[in-house]
Amino acid sequence: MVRVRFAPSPTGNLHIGGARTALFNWLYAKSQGGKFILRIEDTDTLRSKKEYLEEILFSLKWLGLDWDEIYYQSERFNIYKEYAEKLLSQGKAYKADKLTAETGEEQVSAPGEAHPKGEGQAIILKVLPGKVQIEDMIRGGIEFDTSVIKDQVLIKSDGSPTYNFACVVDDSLMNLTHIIRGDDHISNTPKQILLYRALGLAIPKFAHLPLILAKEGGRLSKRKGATAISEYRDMGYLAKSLVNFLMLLGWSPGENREILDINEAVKLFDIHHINKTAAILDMDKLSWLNNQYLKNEDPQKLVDALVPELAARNWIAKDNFDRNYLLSLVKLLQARLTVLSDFFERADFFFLDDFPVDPKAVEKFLSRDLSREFLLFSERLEKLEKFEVPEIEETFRQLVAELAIEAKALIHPIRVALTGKTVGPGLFELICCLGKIRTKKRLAKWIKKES
RNA sequence: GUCCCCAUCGUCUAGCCUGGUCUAGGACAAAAGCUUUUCAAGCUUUCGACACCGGUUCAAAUCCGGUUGGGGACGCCA
Repeated sequence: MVRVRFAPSPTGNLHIGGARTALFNWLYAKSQGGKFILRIEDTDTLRSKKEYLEEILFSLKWLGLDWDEIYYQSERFNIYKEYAEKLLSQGKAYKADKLTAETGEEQVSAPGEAHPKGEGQAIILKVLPGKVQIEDMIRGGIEFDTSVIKDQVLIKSDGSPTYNFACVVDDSLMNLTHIIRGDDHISNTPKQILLYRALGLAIPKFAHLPLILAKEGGRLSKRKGATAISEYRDMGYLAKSLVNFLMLLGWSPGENREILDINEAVKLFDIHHINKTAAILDMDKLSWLNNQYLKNEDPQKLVDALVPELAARNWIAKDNFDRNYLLSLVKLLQARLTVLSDFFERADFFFLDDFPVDPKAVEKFLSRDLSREFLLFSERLEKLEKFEVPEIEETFRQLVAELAIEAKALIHPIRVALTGKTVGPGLFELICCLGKIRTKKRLAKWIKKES
């Protein structure tokens, strides 16, 4: 049975690279009918934070990457110690003072000299000369000479295990069959294989994923754009577009497919078809994907997602709002949104009477006096018994025909008067949603009173 | 510096393993057009790549070597 894991360290939020690693592990597990295990690498007690842990778990769930088992390394220190002691007793490892190791000097501490408070001796693996071969599922054979590998610290002087050691002990104890992780771990792999050998443990299969690079080149970092999954969530990207986007980084479902959900991906996923080349994050494509999903998303769900923020802005009352109204707005705008949060600036006039007005738009379309036209249109709208799109449009078309002017000569000014913007949904849909009263009120502002 | 990895349009990629079907396919972006009431969406079209040099072969994007370029790792961090 295939068992894979994602092993984040709670010293930061879940970032793009980690999420993609988790996704590929998850896809591999599901496609093989195996298990996806989560292991929290919280051995660095100083840097590990509970908020990070919570954020990571939340983000994984949000992306739909559920796990079958979860472990915490901080609860397993005694196990690592035990394995290290075993190597010690077999003469494969030795003890050393921190100072000794750092200075590289043989033995300077005088007999009986006390170690720093709370500090014991580290346990270190002897690295013997030789070769290490890796058979990587993605890259093929990789060979290292152990001369480039220093003796490996297993247990630090404070008693905590090092990353590589805890990793090997756990990967083995948790019966992991495949280790799928980022390229940046390639140089850890020979070190870990040495540990498997020393401990006499079975070596799992390895697959090293290509890294995700920043647009400017080099590693993704805070300075080079958003890295945390939470940032994308906050920006209004949907989990499914992020998942879709991430799976396309280094892997292709074939047949020129671009849009597919995680369940389809499970069916098509083949780890051998992951490519070796590092990929650069293309925000434009993410945005395109998000728009694709947004316009096909169930409007009811989008309303649900919008309500908290709308309430926070005081645009609606939290417990008492017109859901159907919101629904009609969502339907009107969803195909025009890159991220869900675009809704707020595009729909502000639907909620506020004192909405922001683009001065350039006014300059361009409302500098001429349109009192007569606005008044006529307003009066005719008033008379409409059925205030629906076809009737509104009919009314409007009739008016411009009578006035012998082009439709757009009036459409644009009216849009600006009603929304404060030059861009937006079709005018008649917009008027319909806005309602008779508000439409008239906003037109009236631009009608000069004859005295 | 040492070691390791990688190399197809600006970007993500298909093809590469199993040479010929590749005058290299798709998507994003860009440009143009259609539609039209602006924007978005949609549809159509255009632009655009096998890093370089050598070798193997009747034949190389595909196999081999080198060069260059990019990336990663060298912690008692993970």
